[in-house]
Amino acid sequence: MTDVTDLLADSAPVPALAPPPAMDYLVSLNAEQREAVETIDGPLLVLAGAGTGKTRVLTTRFAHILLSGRAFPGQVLAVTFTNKAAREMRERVGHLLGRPAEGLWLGTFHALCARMLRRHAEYVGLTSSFSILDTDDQIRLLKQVMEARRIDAKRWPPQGLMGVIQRWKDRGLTPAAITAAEDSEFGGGAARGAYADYQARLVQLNATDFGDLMLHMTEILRTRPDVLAQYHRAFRYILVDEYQDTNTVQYLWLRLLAKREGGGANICCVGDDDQSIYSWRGAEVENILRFEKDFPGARIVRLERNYRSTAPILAAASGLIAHNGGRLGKTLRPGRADTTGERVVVASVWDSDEEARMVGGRMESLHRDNHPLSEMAVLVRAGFQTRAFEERLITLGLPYRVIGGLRFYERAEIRDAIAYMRVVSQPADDLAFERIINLPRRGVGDATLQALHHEARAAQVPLTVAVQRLLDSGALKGRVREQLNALMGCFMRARDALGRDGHVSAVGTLLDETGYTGMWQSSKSPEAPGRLDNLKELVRALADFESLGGFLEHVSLVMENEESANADRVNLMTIHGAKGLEFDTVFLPGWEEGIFPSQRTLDEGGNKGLEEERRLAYVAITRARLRAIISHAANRRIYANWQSAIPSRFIEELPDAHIEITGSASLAREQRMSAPPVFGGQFPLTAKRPRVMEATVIAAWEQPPRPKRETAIAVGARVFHQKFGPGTVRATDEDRLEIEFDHAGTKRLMDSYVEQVG
DNA sequence: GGATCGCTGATTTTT
DNA sequence: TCAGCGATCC
Repeated sequence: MTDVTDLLADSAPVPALAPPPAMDYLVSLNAEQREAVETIDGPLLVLAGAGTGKTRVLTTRFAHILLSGRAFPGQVLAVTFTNKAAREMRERVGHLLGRPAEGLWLGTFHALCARMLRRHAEYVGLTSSFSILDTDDQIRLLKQVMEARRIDAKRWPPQGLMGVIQRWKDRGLTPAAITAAEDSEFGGGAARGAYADYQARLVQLNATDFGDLMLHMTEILRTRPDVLAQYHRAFRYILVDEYQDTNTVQYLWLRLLAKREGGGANICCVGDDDQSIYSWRGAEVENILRFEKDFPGARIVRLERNYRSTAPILAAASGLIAHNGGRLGKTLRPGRADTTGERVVVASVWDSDEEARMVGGRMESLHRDNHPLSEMAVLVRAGFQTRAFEERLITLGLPYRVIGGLRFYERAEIRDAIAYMRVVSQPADDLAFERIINLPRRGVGDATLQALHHEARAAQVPLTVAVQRLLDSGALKGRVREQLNALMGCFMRARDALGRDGHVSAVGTLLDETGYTGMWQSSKSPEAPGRLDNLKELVRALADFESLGGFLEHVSLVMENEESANADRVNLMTIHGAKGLEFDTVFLPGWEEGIFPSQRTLDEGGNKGLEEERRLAYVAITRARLRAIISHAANRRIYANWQSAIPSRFIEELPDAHIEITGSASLAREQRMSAPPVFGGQFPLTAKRPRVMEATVIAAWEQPPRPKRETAIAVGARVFHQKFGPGTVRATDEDRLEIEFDHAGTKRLMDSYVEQVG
């Protein structure tokens, strides 16, 4: 069990007593953590502040339940929000057990629901092989529904209606449960009907969307006492991570599973109301605030000792979050030995360019002092803000990665390939079939597609069957006939091959025979080789799964980026994306009114919105172990023109004693008070005591204006760009190049983006 | 089927 | 400003 001790040693206080050997894992916990682990019976809420060892408590509790013989692995239901969290929990529980953790009901809400729903699919009109649609498919399906209902897609964007439907699903509302009063918010009363149609179409397609996984399962548990009893018998203990992020339907699902006749709900929820930042996705902080009422006799354990951050960082974060009302109330206390530390820096800069230079400069200097780049992160409010930093880092030659970009499974070629597989595994999947029916080109135009739809509707059959019927009846002619005939043959052979040769070979052959791989092989696009690599990788990944069905389940539910190794790179991401992560040094740019807090949130969400933004700020600061550098620019370019910006109110809310103000911008009091907000919003700005920022400190990172540099690349030179491929330089302007790309048109780029070739 | 034009809108996105 | 779309034309 030596590796267990290693595993727990990361931030544990030294044990006071020698433990009985079997209970090693308890001794490295502090008193509150231990209480949270050992309070086994009855409902328990663990309020775990940032960096207080939440995951540790959850995994140790899980292991403790098993090791103390209270339950077998299959009798514990453990729920997380992310696949990453689920994986981490599985690994750590395995370590504590000293063997791989198998047969666990451990996973994300959606993965667990999918697993259950495959067993009971018939209760909602599906078969166990139902498809799980991605966002793309959802929108396409909804567009079809709207068209049929003659809802003007221009006036009522499908995305908007999708949002309405999803919020309904988040709240556990089936179409039948939507009242007329509830309906009026979209499309003048058309939403309810569209929702009903959309659900009906999903059943026809033998498909669900993400929301359905929760909604259907909750519906089944609510209406089928026999099914519910089955799970009551199965699960003795329920563990829930990130409880503050649960939405209503997730809450209902949990409550159904946890509450049984004779009481004794062994549910343990871990969360932090101060880190609730997903209300816009349907999360209800009220769930955690209401816990004691929902589960009478519940115990509450607070974890407040923070082992992650220095004292000034904790003080700054605590001071900020104290401005929120209606909290359950926790105070982070430093648990680290090194309780002194650098104060949180608030840097005032002139404009966004200077901000990027400041951040880049500090990164370079830290890097020179042997701080790994991977321990530095820039956390922004919105995705587009990373661009300025990317450009600066490219200029400086510092490697970086943007977390949360396009994911592997979201790439077009991967989705296409998956669509082929879906048709094989589930012939009723019209959306998948429509996606690839003319990819590569098979001469299927609008007219053919219309005819197919017509036939499908008339005969009440899926599109693939409609194709076969039109082939048989001779309604399809010429090239289209030939091509579709061949395509149907490919699908049939693939289904045969599945059992005979295995899914890896079957899919490989399918992609080749249908001409999909060939389409990219003959493509002259500079992106084609990369896409072919991705396809190869996809087929290779198939081998990790026992069946095609298992693989498809994985790609639907585990949409994530396999990050390229652990190279030493600076991290750029949104604050939302940083939740649960930590770094030595954290840069927090753009703390300006209108940007952070976001004007739109204030306009739409009022004080609740503001409080959520403040929680976001709290999450941002508490990501830092050693250093946090907050910055705001006095001038920022919004779309076309420059506008002056005033510092975020969150800066004023940081406790003076723990911050250090620095920067080149002399933000006079007058300017601060009179400057208009960046975005013209209606939410009143706070008229609090402004923090005077007349710091005259010229920091070391302030540089003279960058000398204009002439590019070394001449007009006429051949160059290569990562994304645009080969091209010829047509003109130069200092370090800018105008390049005519062979396949991507003419672009203006900085010379550092391209490589000279030939 | 592909190129071109013009309009629009522009946070966050665990699954 | 600029990307991403839908409509329109060849």
